[in-house]
Amino acid sequence: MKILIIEDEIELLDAICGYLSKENYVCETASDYSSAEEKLELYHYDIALVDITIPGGSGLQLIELLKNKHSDTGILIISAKNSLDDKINGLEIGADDYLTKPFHLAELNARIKSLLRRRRFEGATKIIFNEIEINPENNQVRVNDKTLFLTKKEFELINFFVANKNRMLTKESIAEHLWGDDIDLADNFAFIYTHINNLRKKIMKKGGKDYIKTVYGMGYKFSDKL
Amino acid sequence: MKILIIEDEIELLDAICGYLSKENYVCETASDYSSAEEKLELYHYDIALVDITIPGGSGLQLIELLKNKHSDTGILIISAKNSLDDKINGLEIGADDYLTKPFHLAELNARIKSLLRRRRFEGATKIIFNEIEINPENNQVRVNDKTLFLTKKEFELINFFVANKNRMLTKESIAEHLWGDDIDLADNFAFIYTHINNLRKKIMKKGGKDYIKTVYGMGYKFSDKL
DNA sequence: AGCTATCTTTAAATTTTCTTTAGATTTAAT
DNA sequence: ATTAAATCTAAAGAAAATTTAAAGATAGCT
Repeated sequence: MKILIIEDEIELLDAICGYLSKENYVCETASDYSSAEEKLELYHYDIALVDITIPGGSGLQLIELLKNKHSDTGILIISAKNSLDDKINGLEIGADDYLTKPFHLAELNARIKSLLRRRRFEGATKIIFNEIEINPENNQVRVNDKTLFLTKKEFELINFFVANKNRMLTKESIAEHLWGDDIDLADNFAFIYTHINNLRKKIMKKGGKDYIKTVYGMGYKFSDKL
Repeated sequence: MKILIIEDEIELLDAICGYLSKENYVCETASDYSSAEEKLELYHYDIALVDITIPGGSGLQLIELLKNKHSDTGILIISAKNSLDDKINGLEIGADDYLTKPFHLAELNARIKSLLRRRRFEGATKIIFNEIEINPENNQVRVNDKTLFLTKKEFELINFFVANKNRMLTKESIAEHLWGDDIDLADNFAFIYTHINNLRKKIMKKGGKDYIKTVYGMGYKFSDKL
């Protein structure tokens, strides 16, 4: 599950991102209007967390954009203003839910889950990539209908890959996603090699193809092409 | 058993909550329409105690919501009005029972018990999962026809597991179900470990298989597969 | 009050996962 | 073809999560 967090208070942004990453969501962030717009134009997200008041524009415009171009992305508004006007305005414009600051991260999580639950009844519940099937609800991955027993890191890894399929991911971005940005990126890619290796072995053991393509000198790409 | 109490008179709310907590129900409260709606949307309750007259909306709307989204939640109406009209209206809309203020807490308790009893007879009386047989009516669990003497928490645990069989349950959701959402989730999973351990021991002592599968780093799954 | 059940806390043992290490292999550049 | 750097791989060591048993606290009952 990919989530874009649009929020200008960096501390809050980091707190949300950290929490949701631990909950096994793939998070990306934007702290101003133009970078948020850019990301929304370029990529697809399952959920967008939108702070209404961000520098460079209004979150409401971003919601408009989402409604037009990515109607399947769930929208959750975050706002310091809890006036009725804003609430109505936010929901009228097409957001799916509304949360006023300050809030508990656990509540945010509950709302995301509830939103995903609602969405799932409409759309597909599972993420399917050829013979690989990911069920984010119960953290299960199946290959050719055989269950894969993955560790947490392996599960995060395959999620990150599938969420970014056909895109090259640098080792840096993988490391940042799995361990946060406080990790020593110097030359310690050994653990990535190891986890990739283990994941590949587990997938192939169940008869899956090796979709994890190595891009020499750069990173990896999860793809069925080429 | 989780109960949501929807009532705007804070004194009464506290009294009910205190009383029912002592009776070993897990209680949560809401004192206005929107917070009640929010909780009903986000969480699941076994019983909802609904005061018809609450600020911000009508209890009748909440009952409508419950009927649509959580048809298995028992509904008990509380109301100051004891006019025949209200009574008929409340029961017609789908509530299970009706109580007029003022009432004795003991009577409320009796009605809750009676409601739970009735609900159980409507559905399947016994829940059977392989050699495990749960009889919710008298809180009895049998394994291979041998009675298991479970404590309250153990009983709730196995019920929660069987109700969600083959699904992964996070430690967080288990904690929330057994202790309510005000529990300190920080690092106090010790009591879950202990209860799981005790339950496993009791089941296996009677010759039952260990259906409680641990999903390392995430939670548990009650399943006979794999 | 004192007894008994149950629940919670604690701490050590065990298991699983993560990280590190080092040698083998592959790749890209000369 | 040779070389250096990057990646793969397996295995060992370290860290983290879970299990387990037992002691301490709490609540209900007589």
